[in-house]
Amino acid sequence: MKFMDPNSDLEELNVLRRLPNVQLGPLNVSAISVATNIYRAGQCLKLKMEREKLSKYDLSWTAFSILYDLWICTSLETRQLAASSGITTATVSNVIKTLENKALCMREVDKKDRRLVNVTITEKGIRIMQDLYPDFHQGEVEIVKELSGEEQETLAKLLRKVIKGMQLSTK
Amino acid sequence: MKFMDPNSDLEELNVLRRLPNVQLGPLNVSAISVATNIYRAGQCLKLKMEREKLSKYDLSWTAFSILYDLWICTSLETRQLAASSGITTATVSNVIKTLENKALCMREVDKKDRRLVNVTITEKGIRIMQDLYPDFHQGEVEIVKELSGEEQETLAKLLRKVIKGMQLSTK
DNA sequence: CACTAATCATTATATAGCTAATGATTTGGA
DNA sequence: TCCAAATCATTAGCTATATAATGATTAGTG
Repeated sequence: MKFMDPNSDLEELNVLRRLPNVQLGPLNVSAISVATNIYRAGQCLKLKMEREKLSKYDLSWTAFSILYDLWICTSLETRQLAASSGITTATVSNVIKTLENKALCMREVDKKDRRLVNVTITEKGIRIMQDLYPDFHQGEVEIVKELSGEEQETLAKLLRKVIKGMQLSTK
Repeated sequence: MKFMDPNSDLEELNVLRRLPNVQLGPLNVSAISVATNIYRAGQCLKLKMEREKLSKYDLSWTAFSILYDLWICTSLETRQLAASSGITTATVSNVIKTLENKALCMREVDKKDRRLVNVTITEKGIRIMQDLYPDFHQGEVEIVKELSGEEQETLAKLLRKVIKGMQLSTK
């Protein structure tokens, strides 16, 4: 898979130049820019991490996200894992099944509320995260290397604002 | 699917608080914040648009992206569509097949280089985009409604910087 | 012309993830 | 106490997408 040629007709600024030709009403250009780049950035990040950091452990982005959550919290319920990763509980069931087959986590029915399933990271899962995380974090550092410390904080703050706005409107 | 409870143990700030307990070396906290929120923002955006704007036209996010590109440029090669959306040419083939079945676009082998396939939007495809786009753009405006004009431009600028950095490191 | 290497689209196959349906369990009245 | 409604995980079936293999075509070289 190749990324877009920076001189392509589909590069953001060229698209913005063509949009008025096909569209009638007034446009909020910076809103278009934000939307376009938010999704592209997310896809690039996922792709970069899967290629450079996760493939050698045979983990998908989603599987890593869930294992990461378990590493942080040791044990979590299915619905919590789903809410954190923005996927359905059905998808969590599948991913957990795969992780369980690799002995990276295990599931256990809650004793008080037998509808709940608690998922716990195994020793092997913890070892893998300890082995993997420094390299993964290095990837996080790489993607912001062009930004100053202040710019990094600004970017994170603005993204939180956007996310909060979307979550309110979607609920 | 539900979003995460803002008071969850997995909420960003709580995770950052727990990370030092499981990790050894020093961490770049703002890099973690940027990475976490870039992906979440992208997923929220996709989800919001599919639910609120695209489902009534029975278009997936990817299918919309491709139709949008065709709307802007009228006609494009398979590989260009792939590069723009960050997917493989094989995936484009499938999506185009679906769009062609709905008569929203048509494909044609290039006359000069018979390896290439040119995909062209149909009249019906153009009508759908003209019908859909104002509402889609309204969604783009909604997601930045909490941001000032200046903040919107800053966010777009910082995202472009991050994307450019990732594309260089991935090539 | 002929041969090779590169490029491209397609197909086959597998996985991730979704929605909807199901079954198990708990909760909250009546 | 008992029944209805709500909650939760899982399963089934589907779509989107990825990778790898294949076949077709072109470009380059001699």
